[in-house]
Amino acid sequence: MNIYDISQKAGVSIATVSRVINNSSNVSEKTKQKVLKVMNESDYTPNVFARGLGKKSMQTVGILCMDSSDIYIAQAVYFLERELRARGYNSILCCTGYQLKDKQSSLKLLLSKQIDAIILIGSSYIEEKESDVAYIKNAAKQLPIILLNGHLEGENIYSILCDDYNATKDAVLKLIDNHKKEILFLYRAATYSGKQKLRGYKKAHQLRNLPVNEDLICLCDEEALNTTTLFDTLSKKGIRFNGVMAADDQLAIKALKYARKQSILIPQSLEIIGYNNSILGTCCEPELTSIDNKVEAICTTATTTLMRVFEAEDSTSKIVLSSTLIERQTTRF
Amino acid sequence: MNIYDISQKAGVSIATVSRVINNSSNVSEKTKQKVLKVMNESDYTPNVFARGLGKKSMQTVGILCMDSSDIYIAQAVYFLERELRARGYNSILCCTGYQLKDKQSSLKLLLSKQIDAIILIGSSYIEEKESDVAYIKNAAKQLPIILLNGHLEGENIYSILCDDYNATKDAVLKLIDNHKKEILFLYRAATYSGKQKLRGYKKAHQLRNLPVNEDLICLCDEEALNTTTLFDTLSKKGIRFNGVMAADDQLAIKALKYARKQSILIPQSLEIIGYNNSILGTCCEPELTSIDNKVEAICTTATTTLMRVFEAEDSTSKIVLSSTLIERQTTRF
DNA sequence: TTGTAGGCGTTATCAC
DNA sequence: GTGATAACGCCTACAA
Repeated sequence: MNIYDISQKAGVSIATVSRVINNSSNVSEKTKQKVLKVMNESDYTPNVFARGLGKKSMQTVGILCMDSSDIYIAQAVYFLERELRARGYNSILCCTGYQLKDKQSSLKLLLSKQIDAIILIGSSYIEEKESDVAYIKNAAKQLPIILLNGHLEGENIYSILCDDYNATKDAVLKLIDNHKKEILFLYRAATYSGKQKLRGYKKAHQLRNLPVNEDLICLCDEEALNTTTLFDTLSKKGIRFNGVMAADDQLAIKALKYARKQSILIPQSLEIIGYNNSILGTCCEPELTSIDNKVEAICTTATTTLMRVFEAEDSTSKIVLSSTLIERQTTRF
Repeated sequence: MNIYDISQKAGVSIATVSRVINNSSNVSEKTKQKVLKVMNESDYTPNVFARGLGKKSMQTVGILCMDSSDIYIAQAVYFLERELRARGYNSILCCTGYQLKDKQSSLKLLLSKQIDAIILIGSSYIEEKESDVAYIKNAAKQLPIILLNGHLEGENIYSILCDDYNATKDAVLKLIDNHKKEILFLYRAATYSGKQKLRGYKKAHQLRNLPVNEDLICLCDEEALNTTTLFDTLSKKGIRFNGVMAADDQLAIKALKYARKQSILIPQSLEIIGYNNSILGTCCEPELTSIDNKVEAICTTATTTLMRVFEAEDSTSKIVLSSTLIERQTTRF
């Protein structure tokens, strides 16, 4: 069933059918209805390939992420797909893993698929070294790149992110002002957002004229998470803390579990703040206070931005949303 | 940069270049190398559209699910995408929501994209009424359909699932034999797997000559989950239980939280078993005993099955994997 | 308003 | 082993 079949059945030329398909203006209402009728009856759908060949677009955007099973990323993927599909775009998902090489090759693969844009989820795509993000800037020469939770300057690159710096700063200030001055900062990687959060953490200390104790800043790798090594080490070193600011809820819960095991009272003797406001925070006990970084809003903003880019309208290259602190039971402000 | 450019640079015809691209046999090693060299130097990638037009395949499979942000589904999506990509296939994600109408239209949309197969995640696609699954059977006329965690008889339909019936039966037997004879069964919807689990629950009772108390079988809608209504109602009715078998971890955690609030000792006075062995189970306290239904194994099996179907090899139309009980702190067997 | 014809970049079928 | 050339199904000037 192709455009020729339809044109024959409807007694018009393929050009007219094509015009109806793309609801081009220059078709008389009568012919249009006639063609539409035949199309519906024949259960016809245009062939995407042929379409793409001519238009050089397949109405598809690529979604790149490290690991779509990560709770936060899974949500982002969900919202993005929903928004994109609502606008007639398909989503090709591609998980790259955490290795730079794999990220690069995945991106290259996607580029060859003639998709219309690429959305990168997660600030981990923004590497330290300028040369390590070159592949992203290069890709931007071919199609628009949308960055979620990360920022990169460049032509045809658009960043949508949450104000992690201020959110963390404000949260830590709250802890400090609540007489919790030894605050453990837990984060997983020195990603763009990880660094923003750390900056916020430090800024809060500075604002209150408190020194930053580097021992309290912990970069947690997978190993540290699976065992309780991290906290044991701290404890052995004699490092005490009465507050925890974690870069994600999972880290916060590790701290919480450790504290419970040590019979430390929460929130009286220890206050904990997580990040992402994920479902995990409502599973633990006491339930976790967490910073909500607005995944859904980020995703809808990203999509509208992208549509604007497609329509060649002016678009801000960096949009920053602000987060909210969701207070539950691990803090008492 | 297209096949003509390459053929010119290499001094051969486009047919030869095409043969090299698809590494067809009838090309001399010398010419092959020559062409490959030019291809690499020119950073050329074949146009997928043109390719699809000819081959009628775009090396892409559609992944349909209700909600990719659901923890379990998110994992499945992740594993599927990984396996498919490893075999050179792209994944188009499409979340359908829970309405039958939306499922149908999403499927139809996907069908029109000339993809090579469709994978349906979640047994909720298997509706009660025969007429409500007709759209799936119809789709199977066009391309192979893989069902994850659900089963449907039909030409060109392949089901990969876990043995929820036996897993639940065995788990409930353990509870019963552990002197927990009033077992609450919590489930979310009468999906295929939901019903299997319920069957297992009942069978266990039958095996131990225990009556099934229908009051203890609770279908939990969203509302019941958000409030504590469910448990309060039970309590008001004077319905007691000392065991909980939940169809997913989230439900189990609801029960757990309720019990904790009531100061019911776990696992002494109440034993709880969840389902899916999700990360949630390790966030709560005490940590949740849960049935691991092998998402990863299901996904890899699904992918290998699909590849076999593509190669027109014989393939089992129903593969059942067995699950494992992961014992943590909400039970003491 | 409608139709004709050429082009998009491949693959596949012939010849040679 | 290699090279023309006709599909593939659609879009879009250009012509009528």
